Amino acid sequence: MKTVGVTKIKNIKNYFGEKIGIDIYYALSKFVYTLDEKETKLTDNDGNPTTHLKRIFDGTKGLLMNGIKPVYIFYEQSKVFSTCSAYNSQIISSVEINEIKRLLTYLGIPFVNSISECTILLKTKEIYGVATSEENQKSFGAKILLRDLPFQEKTKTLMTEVHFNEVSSFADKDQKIELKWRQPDEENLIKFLCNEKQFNEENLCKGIKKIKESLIKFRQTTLHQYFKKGKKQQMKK
DNA sequence: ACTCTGCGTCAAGACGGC
DNA sequence: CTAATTGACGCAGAGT
DNA sequence: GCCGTCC
Repeated sequence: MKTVGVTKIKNIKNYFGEKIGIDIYYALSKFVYTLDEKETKLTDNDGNPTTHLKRIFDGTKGLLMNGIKPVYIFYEQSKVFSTCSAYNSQIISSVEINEIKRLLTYLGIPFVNSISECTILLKTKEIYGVATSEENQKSFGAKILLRDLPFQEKTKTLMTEVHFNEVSSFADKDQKIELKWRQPDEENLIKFLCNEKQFNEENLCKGIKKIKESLIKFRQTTLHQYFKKGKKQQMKK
């Protein structure tokens, strides 16, 4: 599909503290299936897939460490999604979806359950933009589409945004949705991921620790205000 | 001067340990 | 009756 | 840096 919006590439540092929406199917199609296709499926002791949990956990951690606050957008995986040809062969079971929601709850990451809620978030400027497919941009009401998200904690400097003039959906009423990012619930995470899904506890705790450190950074930055630094110190090659 | 942005091109999991 | 889509990266031109 | 593991 041809891009009809205006593309801009920005440094990830510019997004520090920014709140963004992420289409859950977009995220899943990006990390989970590419991995599963390689026959390296991750499963628990009963053979149930766990790739989605590991990927969402790692991806969310990566975003937080890069200073970005995600809110995941859930919705019926219907026509909207299936028009996107690259992903339409993938159906995600409701079991997996519910597991992801449970994971996000324990992680303290907010999510919404419909496209219209996403539209409200955008309209009220609660979130800056949305990471989703271009086909979904209009119905989400997103003028800014985000690409190249730093899902990994490593070596990523640029992020792309695509600006559109046109959106087709609206929230009529002046609703407002408040988003909260909480501390991860370590106990439940361990119970869920380690006891039920056989994650390695040591690795999990390391991850949780990094998430907590990221949240502290947010708080400090909020207190002191954030100014862009014109200085760059990552030019070590 | 340096940084930011736009565009064309190419490759395709991420991470950690040895 | 055709791969398609997305992100990484490098480079050149614009902006400050 | 390559190569096996992640669950």
